[in-house]
Amino acid sequence: MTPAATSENDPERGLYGITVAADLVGMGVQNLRLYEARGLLRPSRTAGGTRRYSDSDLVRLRRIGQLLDEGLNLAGIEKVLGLESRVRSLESEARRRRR
DNA sequence: CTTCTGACA
DNA sequence: TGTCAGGA
Repeated sequence: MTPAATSENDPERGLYGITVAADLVGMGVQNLRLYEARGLLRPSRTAGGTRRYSDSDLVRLRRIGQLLDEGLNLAGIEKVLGLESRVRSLESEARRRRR
C-alpha cells in the first residue's frame, strides 16, 4: 500500500509519550518509570530526555501486567522476560539450523 | 515532561 | 514490595 509503510510500521519505533502509553496499557505513569528503573523496559528517549514508547514496548508492558497479576515481583519478571527472549532466539536459531 | 520523596496495604 | 500522590 503505502511506499513508506516499512518505517511507519516498525514496532520498535517510539510513538507515544508516557501519558498516552500508560493510558493505553492501563497503568500509571509512575509505574512505567519504575519498571524502567528496575530494568524491565528501555523505551527510547528524545533528545530532550522524554520517553518514547514503541508498540513492542506496549506489548512488553502488558506482559509485565500479566506477570504481576500472577504474583511475580519485579525482579522475577525481569528474569522471566530475559528467559522468554532467550527462548525466542534459541527457537529461531534452531529453526534456521534445521533447514 | 523529568526525578525524588513519602505514605499505604 | 508495588502503587500512588505530591512537589521541585
